[in-house]
Amino acid sequence: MPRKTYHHGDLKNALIRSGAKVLAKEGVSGFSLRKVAKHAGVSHAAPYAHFADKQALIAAISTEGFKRLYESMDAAIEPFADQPLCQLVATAWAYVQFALHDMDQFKITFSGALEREKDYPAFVEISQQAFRRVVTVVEACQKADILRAGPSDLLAVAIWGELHGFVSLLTEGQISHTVLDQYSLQEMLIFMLDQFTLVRIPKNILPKDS
Amino acid sequence: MPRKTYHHGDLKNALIRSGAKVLAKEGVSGFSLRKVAKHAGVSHAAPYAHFADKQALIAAISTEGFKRLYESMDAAIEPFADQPLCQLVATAWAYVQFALHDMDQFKITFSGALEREKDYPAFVEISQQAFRRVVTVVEACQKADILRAGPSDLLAVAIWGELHGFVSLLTEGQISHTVLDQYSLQEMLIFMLDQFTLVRIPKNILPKDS
DNA sequence: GCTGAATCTTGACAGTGTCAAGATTGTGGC
DNA sequence: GCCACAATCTTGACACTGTCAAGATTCAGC
Repeated sequence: MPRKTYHHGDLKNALIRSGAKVLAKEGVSGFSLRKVAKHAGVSHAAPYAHFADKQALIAAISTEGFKRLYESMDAAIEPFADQPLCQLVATAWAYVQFALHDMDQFKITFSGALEREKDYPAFVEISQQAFRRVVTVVEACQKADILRAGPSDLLAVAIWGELHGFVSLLTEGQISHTVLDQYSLQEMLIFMLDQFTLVRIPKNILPKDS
Repeated sequence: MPRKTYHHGDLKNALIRSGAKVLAKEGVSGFSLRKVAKHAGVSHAAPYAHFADKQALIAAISTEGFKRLYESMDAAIEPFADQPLCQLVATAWAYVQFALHDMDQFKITFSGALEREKDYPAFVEISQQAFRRVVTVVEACQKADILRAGPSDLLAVAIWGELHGFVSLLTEGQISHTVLDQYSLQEMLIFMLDQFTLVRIPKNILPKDS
């Protein structure tokens, strides 16, 4: 179905959306600008009015994903001022929820599809912002004797990396059935976080359903 | 320089080596079968005698990387029979050393360049073998009350993920100078592992130099 | 309503993955 | 030693890709 107007109107964002779909369906190796352009209903060179090259579009898609992740982490923390442990658990829960519910976007964002990240300031900015958010929570927990003293950035990346490994195992179906039958997602997550905390995390700190 | 013989003799392994070099130099997006073939001194379609397609060559390169990682982890564990804590630290140290010294291969192996991993049994086999090796060490530590009780595969992926995040931070130069000036690599690693262990890890458990 | 800028299309080019056909060489059986 | 067959490698072709240049169309400010 050809467009009515010569100008698209919102092609930039349409390309980001179409690009995310193509990337999710075809994978990084099957991803092409021409497919994205066709999916958005424009000619094959139209994207060059909005993106310098293919990597720039991938950067925009990844940046969008990181922004959504940051916002959901931020929203999860917000209700728990002065409750560092709740903040920690809520942040982790938001991360896991994002990975499981927005799985395509999550995979794209962390797939390594974006190369030379440093060339894309918006991506660097939002990724550092998200990381700093975790560092802040970690430092609050350290002050409250919930996490051990020590370099907060190391501790933050430890927790982040742990969660990332966890959701990778989950989404690839690599967790043994004996574990899956015995524990809920919430219980597994609390087990993961409980490794770090100096106090034991209450089992009912998370809502039963997602 | 053209070869003397029509047959190469060991083209398959030569392509794996050339491929790793091209992948390290050009990145995933700049990686092409034709460049690899040229680098190995053969015609552009010669690789198809040894690999079904581009992904199959990438799979072979990634598999080779995982094999090297597994072997160095295995060699690190070997001297410490019945010393679970030493095994844990040595495994982690081997992982970090591999990431820092064999950086190109490490990046390729974990870059996500290989898609649909499940289609490549050799890769699945060696990656699971490496993971099971960590699980074994974790279970030994649990028996010795060095790590908490609980699902050993979750604990293994927690530690693996933590280490992965750690080396990512290291190789991207994202660790603050205040931390870098204050702690050695060994001390940072022990800090990371110390989060998980029920006993404090002796500072001198690792050799001073790499 | 005129003009320059923004947006989009068309056409072209070198590079790409992949396959088919053919050339060259190794290998097992006699 | 020789023959047939399989393995290996080259050449040539095809559709598809990223990217750029030139032109068409529309928008925005005066």
